Amino acid sequence: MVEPGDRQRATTVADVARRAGVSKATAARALGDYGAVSDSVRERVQAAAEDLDYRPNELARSMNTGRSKTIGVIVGDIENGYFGLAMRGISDTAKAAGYDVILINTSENVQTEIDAVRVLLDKRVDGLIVAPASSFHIEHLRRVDDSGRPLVLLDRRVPGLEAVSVEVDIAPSASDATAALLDAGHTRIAFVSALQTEGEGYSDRLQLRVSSVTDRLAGIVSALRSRGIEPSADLIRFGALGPERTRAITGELLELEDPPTAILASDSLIALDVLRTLRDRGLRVPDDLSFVMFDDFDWAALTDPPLTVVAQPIYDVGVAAATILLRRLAGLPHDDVRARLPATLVLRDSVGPVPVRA
Amino acid sequence: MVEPGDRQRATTVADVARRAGVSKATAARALGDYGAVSDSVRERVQAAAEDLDYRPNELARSMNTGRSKTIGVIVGDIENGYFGLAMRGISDTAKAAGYDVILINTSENVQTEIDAVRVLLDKRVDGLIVAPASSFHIEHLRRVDDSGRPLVLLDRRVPGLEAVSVEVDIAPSASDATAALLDAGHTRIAFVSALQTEGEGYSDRLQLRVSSVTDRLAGIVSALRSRGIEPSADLIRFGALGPERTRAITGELLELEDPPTAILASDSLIALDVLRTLRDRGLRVPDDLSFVMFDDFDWAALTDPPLTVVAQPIYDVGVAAATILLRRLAGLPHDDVRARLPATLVLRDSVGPVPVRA
DNA sequence: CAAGCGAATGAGACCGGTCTCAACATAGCG
DNA sequence: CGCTATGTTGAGACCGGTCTCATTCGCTTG
Repeated sequence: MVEPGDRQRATTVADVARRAGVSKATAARALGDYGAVSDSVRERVQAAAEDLDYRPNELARSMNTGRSKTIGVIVGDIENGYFGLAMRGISDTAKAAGYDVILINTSENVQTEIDAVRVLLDKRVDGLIVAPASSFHIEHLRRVDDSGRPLVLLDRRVPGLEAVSVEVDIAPSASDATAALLDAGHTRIAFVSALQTEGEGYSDRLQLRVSSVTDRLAGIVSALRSRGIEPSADLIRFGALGPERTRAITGELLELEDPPTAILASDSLIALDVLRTLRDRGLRVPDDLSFVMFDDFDWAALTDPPLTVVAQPIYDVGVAAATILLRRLAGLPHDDVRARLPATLVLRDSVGPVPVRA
Repeated sequence: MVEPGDRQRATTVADVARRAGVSKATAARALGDYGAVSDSVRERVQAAAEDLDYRPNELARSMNTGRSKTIGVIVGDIENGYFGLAMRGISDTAKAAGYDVILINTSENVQTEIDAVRVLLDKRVDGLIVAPASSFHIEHLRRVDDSGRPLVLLDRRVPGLEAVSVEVDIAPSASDATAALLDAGHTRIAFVSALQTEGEGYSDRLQLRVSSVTDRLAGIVSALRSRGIEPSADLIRFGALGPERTRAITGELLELEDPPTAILASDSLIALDVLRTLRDRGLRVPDDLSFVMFDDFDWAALTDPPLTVVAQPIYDVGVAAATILLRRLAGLPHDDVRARLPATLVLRDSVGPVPVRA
C-alpha cells in the first residue's frame, strides 16, 4: 500500500475523510472511536484509513487532549545495574498501561537534573519519576507539582517536599549487616559511599544529600552504638565518585594507623573498585578483610569469595513507583505517601573473623 | 512568581504578548529568537515571559516544525548491562546535541518491536536506533524508511535492509577466543546462546535471527575448521532464554556421552547461569572445564576464577550509532553504511588445559 | 522632495488532531 | 398528524506554537 512517492507528507484525518467522502469530524469520530457514527460510515472510513495507511499524529492528539501518554524518568546513572533494573520495572509497568518512557540521565549532577525536569515538563510528559540527586536543591521538583503533574520519587525521599516516594527500607538491613560484622568480632568498620558532601568526614550533624545513603549510615551507626561503639569519622568516607577516587579512598583507609578490618561498600560500582584495590594490594577477603556490599547482582555469588550483600528489591521499587504514578494519572487515590520495600541481608562468604595482627 | 492559582493552565505566547502589549507574532519572534525584533520590544517581551514564568509547549512547537528533538531507542533488554552501556552512550551523545531519548524494551519479542516502532513513529520521533530482534521480520523497519526518518541499527545488521548499522566486529575475536581454547588442547568446544531458532541444533545452512550471534558463530566455526575440526551440532546450543533454560542446556551439555571440555557463553547473562550450574555440580573452572564469555564487565575480573572474555566497546557502539543518526538528522553526509568497532580477547584465568579423563 | 529600501510589526493561516454545537433525519409517542 | 427524543453528520473553533504576507515606518538616495 505504500507507494514510493508518499514518503513525504503523512496522511491525515482530512485525507481519510476526503477519500471516504465524509467530513473531517466524522472521520475523526470513526477513527478515534468516540461519539456516534453509523456502522456503514465507520466501515467506509476504516477502509479508507487502511488504504491510505493512516497513522494518527500523536503529537497533535496530545496537544488538545493535554495528555501525552508518556512519563519521564530521571536517574543518576542507567549504567549502574541498580537503576537499570529499576528502569526495567518502570518500563514494564508503564508499557502494560500504554505509556511510554522518556529517560534522562543526570550523572548525579543537580544542574543536569534541573534541566531535565524543565525539558520533560516542556515536552508535556504526564508525570515524572525522579531519583533526586540532592535533597537540598528541590525548587525544580516543586515546579513539577506546580505544573499539576504527579511526581514520584524513586529510591530517595526529599524532606520538605510533599511528594510520594518509593524507597527501600534499607536501615534495618544496614544494621543487620553491621551486626554480622560486629558478631564476627569487627569493631573497625568502614563505609565507602559515592556521595559528595561538603567535607569528607563524618559527624553526627552531617546532612547528606541522598536519603538512601543517610539511611544506610543510620542503620550502621545504630548497630555500632547498640554495642557501645562510636562511629569513627575516619572510617566513614564519601566522594567515591569514580574508579580513581574510590581506589584512592580505599588506599587511605588501608593506610590508617588503625585500619578497618571490614568495609561496607555503598553500591556495587564502589564495591568493584574497592575489591580491585584490595586484590592489587594482595589482600584477601575475608582472611585479611571482611567485606559487605549494598545491592545484590547475579555475579555477586560468583566472585572470589561470594559476597555477603544487602539485597534490594529494586525491580519492584521501579514497578511500585510506576504503579503509583499511573494510579495518580488515572485519578485513583494514592494510599501511601511513602512506600517502603524491605531489603534483606544475604550471607555469603565475604565476612570472616578479625585477622590477628601480624 | 508562581501563585497557587495558576497551576491549571500554562501560560502561552498569547499571554506573554498581551502582557507585553504586542502581537502574538512579535512575542513569538522575541521568544523564539527568529525574525527581526527591536531591542526594546525584545526586552519587554522577555520581561513579560519571565514574570509569567512562561515555558514553551514543545508539543506545539514540534507539531509545526515537524521535528521533535527526540530519538527513539528500541532494545531487547536494558537490564542486560550490554544494552545498559549502549544506552548510556546513546543518551550521552543525544543529550549533548539537545536531543532526548525515548526508550522501549522489547524483551527480544518481534511483535513488541513492531508495536514499538509504530508507537515511536506515531509520536513523531526524529529518528530511530534499533537493535532488531530478528533479521527475518523487517517490514516494520522498512516503514521507518518510508516515513522518511533515519534509522540506525545497533549491534546487529539486517541483510536486505539498506539501513546504517553500527556493530562490533566480533568474528575475529570469536576466532581468537576459539583459537585460545584450541591452543590449550580443547577440541570439544560448546557454544551457548540465547537466540531462538527453528530447531535447536546446528547446521551449516542455519539462518540465525541475529547477526551478532551469527558472527560469533562464524568466528568460532572458522577457527575450528582451520584446525580441521568440524563443528559438532550437539555442542552448539540455542534457546538459553532464561536461567532455567540456560541451566537445562548446560546440564544437557555436561551429560553428553562426549561432553565439551570448554564452553563459550554468548553473553554475560548466560555466562552467569552456566557458571552457576557448573558450581552447583561441583565443577571447577578451569580445572574441570574451560570457559570464555562474550562481553566484559568490571566484575568479570573478580570472579573465581577471573574470566577470559571477548571485550566489546559497547559504550562506543552507542555513541557511534547516535552520532551517525544525529549527522543524518543534521543533513550531513553519513559516510558509512556499516560501522564496525573492534572487539578484543582479554585473557584471564578461565581457560586451562584439557583435564585428563578420570 | 519623492522614490526606494529594509526593519519592525500585526493579522491570520497552518500543523493535525479533538470537541462543541447546530442542522437534519428518523423514530416513537400522544 | 404534530411534537419531541435520539442518532448521525458537518462546520468550525481550538490547542499553542510557527511562519507567511501585508502594512507601516524611518531612513537613505538621486
